[in-house]
Amino acid sequence: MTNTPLTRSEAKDLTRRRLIRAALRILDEEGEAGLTTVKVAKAAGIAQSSFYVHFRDKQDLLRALGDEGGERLRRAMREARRQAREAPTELESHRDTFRIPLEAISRHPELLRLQLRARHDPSSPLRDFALESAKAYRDHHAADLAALGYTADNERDRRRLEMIAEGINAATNALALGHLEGRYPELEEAVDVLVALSRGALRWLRSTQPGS
Amino acid sequence: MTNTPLTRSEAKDLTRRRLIRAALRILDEEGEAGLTTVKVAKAAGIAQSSFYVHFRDKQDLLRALGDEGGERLRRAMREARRQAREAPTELESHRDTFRIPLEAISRHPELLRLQLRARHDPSSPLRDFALESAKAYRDHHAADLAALGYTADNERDRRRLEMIAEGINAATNALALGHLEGRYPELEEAVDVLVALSRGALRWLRSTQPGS
DNA sequence: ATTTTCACCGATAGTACTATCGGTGAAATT
DNA sequence: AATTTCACCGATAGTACTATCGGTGAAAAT
Repeated sequence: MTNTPLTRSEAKDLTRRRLIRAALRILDEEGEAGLTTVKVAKAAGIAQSSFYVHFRDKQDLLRALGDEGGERLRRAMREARRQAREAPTELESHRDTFRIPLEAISRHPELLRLQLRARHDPSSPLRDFALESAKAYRDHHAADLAALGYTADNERDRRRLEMIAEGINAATNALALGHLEGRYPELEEAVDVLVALSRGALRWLRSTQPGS
Repeated sequence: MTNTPLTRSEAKDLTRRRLIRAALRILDEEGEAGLTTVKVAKAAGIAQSSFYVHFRDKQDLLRALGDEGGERLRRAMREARRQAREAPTELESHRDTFRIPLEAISRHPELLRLQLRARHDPSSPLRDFALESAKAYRDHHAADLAALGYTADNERDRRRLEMIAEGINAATNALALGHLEGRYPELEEAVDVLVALSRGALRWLRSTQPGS
């Protein structure tokens, strides 16, 4: 086992990370109403007052959580792109495009839940994080669809593509959460559904696009 | 103008409805964190302590809000079905199936926002209402899809239909909210997208179904 | 006309949480 | 070795909210 010859700043950083971890867990398990400095500090093993050594106030903690969430999100998206590019066939690449987000959500659903909750809560300090994340997901899916063979070169088509991306994104989230709730045991079936939905949309896009 | 020759019970009922209205507005504008007996009572024009004449406690108010929301929801769905049945052509009926929910959400988005928020908040007393509503929407969309020419007669197909319904439902919500946020000015374009998505799904269902 | 009911009021006890303060000891610096 | 820094502590002031209580006047019942 590792001993603990930590410098003071290392120890402080560790405590800070413990606080963030604890906050994310409490947020997921009890919601924003349950997130108090008392609980977070206790869960991280320090006194409530010591919370303020690491964060100026509760708002500051939530800001840090937003940063942390955004960071994890960007990492996950980079990784998703990398994997999809490595797929052997085009069909597999297409399926990967949908499977990877589904798996990512299933592995760590707490960030999505946090985002969905904060997004519709006008009082949440995490609202900006939620809106940013939503936009990032939307753009990600739009880029995926574009990679599947459709490029928008005018205002109308760009908006259509964005709408389809937003719809597919929402469907992806819904199916992933349904999977977690046990309603859809097979993730592969969810991939089938998403492929089918997107096929319809892409067909429509091509049919209203003159060339190509 | 109307004078006020109200009996005592009429006056009490009026106050109760004022409280519920005020609570829904505050919930939509400030989220659950902002919903306090002080604000609700003040907005309804009575003293904070008088709140308890109408509700046993705050929980009781939220239960009433859930009931109210469920009631409005059922009314809206009945109305939606009625309208879709009256559509002249099949294509129009198909489009109505998607347009009507979009319009309903656009007119009164607060109930959807309330539902989406509560659904992912484990601490929310409205969680049951949210889960019930979500199921109702899912079933509603599944019935719509079935009406568009597909019937499921085994476990696998039923689950597929439900997954498609859930996906379409999520996409509908996302597009309606995007419309309200000003990103998709034309609701008719959202209808186009939903029709396209559903076409893909229905085509897939038919292709994997032997008969019909 | 008299009595009862009850929707509403102001005051307030109780509870939960936020944020600040001075103190402490061990690590870091000198 | 002496001094400084600082992460952490316990105590507590301040704040916001919930829920209860006894009192009041007008409507309803008698």
